Amino acid sequence: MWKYAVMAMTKAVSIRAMNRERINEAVLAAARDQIAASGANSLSMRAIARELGMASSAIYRYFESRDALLTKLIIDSYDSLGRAAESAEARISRDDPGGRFRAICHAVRRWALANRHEYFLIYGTPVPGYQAPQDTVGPATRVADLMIALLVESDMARPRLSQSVAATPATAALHRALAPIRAGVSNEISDAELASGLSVFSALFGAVSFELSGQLHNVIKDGEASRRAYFDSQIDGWLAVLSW
Amino acid sequence: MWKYAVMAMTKAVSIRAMNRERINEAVLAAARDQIAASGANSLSMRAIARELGMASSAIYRYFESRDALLTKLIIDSYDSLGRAAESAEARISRDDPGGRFRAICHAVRRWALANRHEYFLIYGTPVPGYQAPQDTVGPATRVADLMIALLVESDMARPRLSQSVAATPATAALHRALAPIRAGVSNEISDAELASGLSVFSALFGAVSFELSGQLHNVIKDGEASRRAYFDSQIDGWLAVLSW
DNA sequence: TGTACATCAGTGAACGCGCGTTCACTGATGTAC
DNA sequence: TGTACATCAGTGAACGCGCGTTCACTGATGTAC
Repeated sequence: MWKYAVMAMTKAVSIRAMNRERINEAVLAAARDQIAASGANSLSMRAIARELGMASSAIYRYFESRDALLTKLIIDSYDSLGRAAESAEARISRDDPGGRFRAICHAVRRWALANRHEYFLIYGTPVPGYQAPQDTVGPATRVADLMIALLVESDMARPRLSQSVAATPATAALHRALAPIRAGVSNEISDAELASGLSVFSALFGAVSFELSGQLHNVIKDGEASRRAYFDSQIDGWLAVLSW
Repeated sequence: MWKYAVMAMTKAVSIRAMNRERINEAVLAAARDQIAASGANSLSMRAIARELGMASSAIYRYFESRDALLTKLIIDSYDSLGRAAESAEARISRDDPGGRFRAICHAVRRWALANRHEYFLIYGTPVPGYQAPQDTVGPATRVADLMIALLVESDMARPRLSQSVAATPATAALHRALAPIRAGVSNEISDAELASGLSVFSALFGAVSFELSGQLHNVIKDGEASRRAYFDSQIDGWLAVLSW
């Protein structure tokens, strides 16, 4: 009985499996193209099928429904952003937390500029009626996890600065509010530090969203040079808040 | 010839004009209800007509197109948010800039929570293909104008703090980047102050967007008490950046 | 004040379009023995 | 190795829906004289 070995071999080369894989990718690629061209809410199963030259019903062999496809795309976008941030951060010397933070910020911005619609897919207006399933939470927190690791690590490496925001005593209400995230974060980090870390995190996405949605029009000069200079000055501010 | 007087009088009571006004309001109200229920991109002319018991074509006597209606709704939303912020700010003693800033922040958050979908209409994912016309820029800057006024006013009232972010010298690139907004802001405000004011401004909207789009799930405890405590701690951070 | 005409709000049918999803089906690939 | 059966990818027609916008029209309101 070399049953298992044969099964495994067969599967590994199976024409069906290979085609399936290839076409699955093609569906996703077409979907991403569509999102890049006109945003997530005009994503259409029929348009994807048209693009691939298939019957519109064929897509349903690959994704159970439009929502299932959307979920996969959301997960992929979070992963793509997470990967970009991680690899940018990894390139910086471990003992330069400020530099690592900068790298993350720039990676997020760069990725967002290069993938506007994917960015809005994950950080834009929630799609009404769409409830993100559990599978999205892991990929969704990759950037946050990076930041938290950085916060913890650099906190342990340096003496507490007494005049920094981090040392401000937190209210009991804030302490309670932080309970959920606290579950995954070392107690070395004070409530105030954790809260301001989070706040900086949301400020980063606020800044990127502002730029991408045109709120800087007539405010900051158009063009990458100016936009980047302003973004850099924002990073300086965040670094100061974190007292790195 | 009392022609003009008569025309004016007639117009003032004109049944047609009154009806027109009433129905115009009804169309807008129905549109806002629809947005509140399911967001801006499912706003439909036909659904509004249905709601009002009119023929679907009748709406076109009031708004030239869906885009025109959307524009009006966007303007109204900006105005509604602006009014909320202004009146909250006006209630605080003039010589308490920190309090005035707090009031603005809370007003923005309160308005956004009470009008989620309207908030996303103006600060959410840009509608692809929709180009905001010139009429939206005035209302769009009401909150920003308040903040800038506050920045200018409180800057003039106090000595420059040397160790604050505000005193960090700005790069030439940042100076150039700020040119557009500079046109409307006193030179008393340094580049660094202006940039960090702006940054705080976008952080405010980042924080509100994060809360509204559920990014705080499993991070900050659900419920107004906790959410508000966290928001308050964020305001503290922003105030520190502005050194108020 | 009364009459003739102009303006305007609202109707209902139609155009032309796109969508998600289901279903019975064919023909190719894979599996068991 | 060859045969019988099971699985699966893809088809094309159909269901039932909703949308924005146009158009010729009717009847009410407003205006000029």
